[in-house]
Amino acid sequence: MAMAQALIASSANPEHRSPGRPRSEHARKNILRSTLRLLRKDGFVELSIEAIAADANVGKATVYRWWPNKAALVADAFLSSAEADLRFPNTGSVRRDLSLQMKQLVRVLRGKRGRIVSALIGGGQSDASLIKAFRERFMMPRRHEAYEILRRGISRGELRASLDLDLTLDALYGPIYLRFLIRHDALTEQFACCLCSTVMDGVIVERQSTNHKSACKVTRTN
Amino acid sequence: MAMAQALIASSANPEHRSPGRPRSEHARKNILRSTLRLLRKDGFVELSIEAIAADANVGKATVYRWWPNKAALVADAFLSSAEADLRFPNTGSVRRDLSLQMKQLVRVLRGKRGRIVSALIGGGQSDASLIKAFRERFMMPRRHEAYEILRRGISRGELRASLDLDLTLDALYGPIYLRFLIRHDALTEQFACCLCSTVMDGVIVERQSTNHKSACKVTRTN
DNA sequence: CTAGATTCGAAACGGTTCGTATCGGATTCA
DNA sequence: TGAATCCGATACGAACCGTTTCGAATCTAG
Repeated sequence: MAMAQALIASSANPEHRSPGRPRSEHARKNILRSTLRLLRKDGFVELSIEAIAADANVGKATVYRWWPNKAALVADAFLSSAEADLRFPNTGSVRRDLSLQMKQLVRVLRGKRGRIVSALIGGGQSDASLIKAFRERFMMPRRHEAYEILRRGISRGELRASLDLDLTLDALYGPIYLRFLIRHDALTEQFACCLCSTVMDGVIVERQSTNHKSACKVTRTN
Repeated sequence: MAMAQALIASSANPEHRSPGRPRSEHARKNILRSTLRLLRKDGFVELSIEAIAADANVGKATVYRWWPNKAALVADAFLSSAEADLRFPNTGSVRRDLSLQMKQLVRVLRGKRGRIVSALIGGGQSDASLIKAFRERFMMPRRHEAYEILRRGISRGELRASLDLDLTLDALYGPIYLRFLIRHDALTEQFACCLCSTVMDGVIVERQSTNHKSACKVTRTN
């Protein structure tokens, strides 16, 4: 990546031009777009440079001029892709703020973007650069918003000051990703809502909750 | 899979022999073993039938006689693989029972078996038969043990009777799998322990816990 | 024992894809 | 104008896929 960026800097930056024909930004954008399209359609395993080059109407050598291999191209395509705005309103209730964000995550994962995320995490088990791209571009932006929500909750006295924020976020978001990747059970906004409540309130009986009557009463036997 | 099993039945079952040379159980076992070995070493993406056949000292045609493609072979190898005994002692405390099981899951995922699980889930984003094998062979056996723990907790009055058991298990185990697959943070037994406590006790302030002083006081700012 | 059926591993086959090289044309700059 | 670099198209050798062929091996039935 660092090398690809250095190459971009040396050829696309007007102040540091190499002495020949400049690289085509048009070709680059086509390649990135085709990569995401085919990644979504075929997944990482079946994705091929040949197909990307054909879809983007470029030569294979052009692809290899910019990126050393498939994983690097996919990671760059993902890092370059647009991400919807992640800001959420401050409703004044951490419970409601988190619930909103978690529900939005479910919606995203269930859509087109979700198929790319799945391919990225799947391929990321073989190539760490893909997982890194996922963290940087998808996970951490969401997580930073959620940190703000948690901190507001702590300063408003809603949440315990001693909370491990990372662990708390894992507890809130981990199950959503689990259902998304493993598909052992339905991934719905209702699930996100109930999950939020359950993690907020805990599961043990000494809990004396008076104003958060859980709507999650369904007990299923597998 | 059903086809492969039908083939096995017709050639290895002494009562229903096809009229010629029997298939070699020795070759089959070698193939399954090589598959797991190479899957652990190279991951699903890089795994090749050529390499498996060479490692197992069999012909490629032998591999294709038993299994239609790579994914089917990997799924079968995983389903056929030994799994350590999953029984846990009933300590009388659901908190301790769950904590023990969660810590054991962390240990397994951090070991050799974990690398296979990672490859399986990764490949499973492309081919659903791998995810299915993972659920059947790894996830559900653990989950069924955990259901027992939860039910004991409910009948002992430790846990709320209205709990959604599936959601609760997702909350307990989802974060472990998340850290395992995404690697955004450390996956330790201490994490499993604190996670268990946090999910048990909840995160909101009205929690009046007297005898479960959380050992999870570390608040990290990212 | 022989004949027929099935499986074995080795080898070969045509096709696809990888990563690289070559080429003529295109695009820059000095 | 010449040099340098990039473009897409094409070709190349290697690796692998999934399939086929072959002689040998292993079974059963007559």
